[in-house]
Amino acid sequence: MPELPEVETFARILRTGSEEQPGIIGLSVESSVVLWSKTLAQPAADDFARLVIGQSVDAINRRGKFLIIQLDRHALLIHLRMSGDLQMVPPGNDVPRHTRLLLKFTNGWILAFNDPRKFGRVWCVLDPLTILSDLGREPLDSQLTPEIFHQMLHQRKRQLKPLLLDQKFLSGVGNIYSDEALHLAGLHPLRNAISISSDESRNLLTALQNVLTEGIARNGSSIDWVYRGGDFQNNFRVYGRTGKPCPVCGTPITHLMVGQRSTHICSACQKMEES
DNA sequence: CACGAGACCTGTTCGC
DNA sequence: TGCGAACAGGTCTCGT
Repeated sequence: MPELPEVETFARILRTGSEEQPGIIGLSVESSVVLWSKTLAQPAADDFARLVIGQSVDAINRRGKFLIIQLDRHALLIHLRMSGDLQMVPPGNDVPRHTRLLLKFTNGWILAFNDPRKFGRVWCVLDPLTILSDLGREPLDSQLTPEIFHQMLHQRKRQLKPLLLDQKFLSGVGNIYSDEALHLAGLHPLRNAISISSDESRNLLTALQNVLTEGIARNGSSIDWVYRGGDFQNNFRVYGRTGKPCPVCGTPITHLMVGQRSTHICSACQKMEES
């Protein structure tokens, strides 16, 4: 479900709250429960409650697709993978059906990690870098210049789309936003990264930044995201639009598999040859 | 190093 | 209508 814009949206809501829920900065953990032990990647589930109880939330950050909840001593790193969701449950209410881990704060609110497919993971560590150090650069980092990005691409002899999805190469881009960015840049997902010209890489970086920024501005996408205000899914150019007209030229959108991932392109706008 | 296949999981949609 | 197959926003590991 979540890529960079969705995780960023979670971070903002948890940080500042919304009309429906309080922010969690400053709240103190009263208790916690791990309902699916594999959700907790580190440490062992038995040790988790003892570690976090009594700590309060100092800050909320994001790195790639990781949400980082900084406590007094430890940091909670949360990766939602395919179906993870974070919800604030008001005092006295039941947690959602597929809650795998929860934190109850002293004000009675519960932060529930809901994850039907059980792919999501939570780490509780003293030093976040032990988990995050392999991540590639942030695509929205202003330090990431077109020149640097071109060099990064030119060093790799890989298909463009799987490279964009590689979190060691670039952090935060997932299946939806890579399809959207490649279409916006007019690049075929199977183009070899080493063949991408300086102009093309500049266009791709701009396209990535544009689709991610728009995703954040629209509070994320993701199909069932409407209930928390996200509506980017209504603005997809190609993702999930197989057979529908390309917004640029009207050619029906084509579906193909690239590296085992569902991929959507306009065969007229995105050619294999260098433009 | 690059790539494909399989694994991890459950819920929803698709096709006959 | 019913039922099994296919598919889903992500990542890891293994074999070639």
